[in-house]
Amino acid sequence: MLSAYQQFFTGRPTTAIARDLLGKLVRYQGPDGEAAGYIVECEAYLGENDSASHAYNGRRTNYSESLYGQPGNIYLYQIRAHYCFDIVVQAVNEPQGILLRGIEPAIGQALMHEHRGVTGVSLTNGPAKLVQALGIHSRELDGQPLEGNQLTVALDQFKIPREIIATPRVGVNLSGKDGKKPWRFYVANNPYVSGMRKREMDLETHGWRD
DNA sequence: TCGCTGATGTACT
DNA sequence: GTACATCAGCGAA
Repeated sequence: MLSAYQQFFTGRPTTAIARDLLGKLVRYQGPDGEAAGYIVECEAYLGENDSASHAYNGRRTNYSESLYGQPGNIYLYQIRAHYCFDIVVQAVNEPQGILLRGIEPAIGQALMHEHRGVTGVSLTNGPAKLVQALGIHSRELDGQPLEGNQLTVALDQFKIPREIIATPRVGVNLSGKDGKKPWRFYVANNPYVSGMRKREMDLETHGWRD
């Protein structure tokens, strides 16, 4: 039986869940304090039929095993020298996920600064950057549920995006079958979206509805 | 076992 | 624009 929390992450298309996640608060209670930020950018990965997914064609290894778990679980994986953070969606054995690519710092900015050693938007405007900013340095939380965890998404703490933009995903092979599918979603004009141009940033509202 | 490849980020030119 | 840090998985051998 799924909890109400888990039901948020299943029962509708992954792209719809991804859009709905924009504006939600991600929180991490680390050993040296709490860091949190609002989701401003994410990408949907649609499982076995998605040529950019880690589970394409039913590929299933120890490495990507968490993707096959319960909706609302954490999928934390390593790519080159960095870690990325996915949220597992859809039913068990339905390996779909949503990659968090950008958050807007809300709590513990000083701590994030400490973790990253930089200031400004590059604190959290990329998938590996936000993981590092939160203070996560291992796959320890991989496969665990978000609900009640030290790393969680607070569905009841959120901002509302004024406008949501859909584009092709970043860093995936464009010539692949699904390389050009518009499955990346972000909050229009938010400075913490990766690759956001300076002139398009709205420094007053950050793209949130008031 | 070897060599290649990334859902990346930084530091350069 | 280009180089590179650095590591699990995978296919070839």
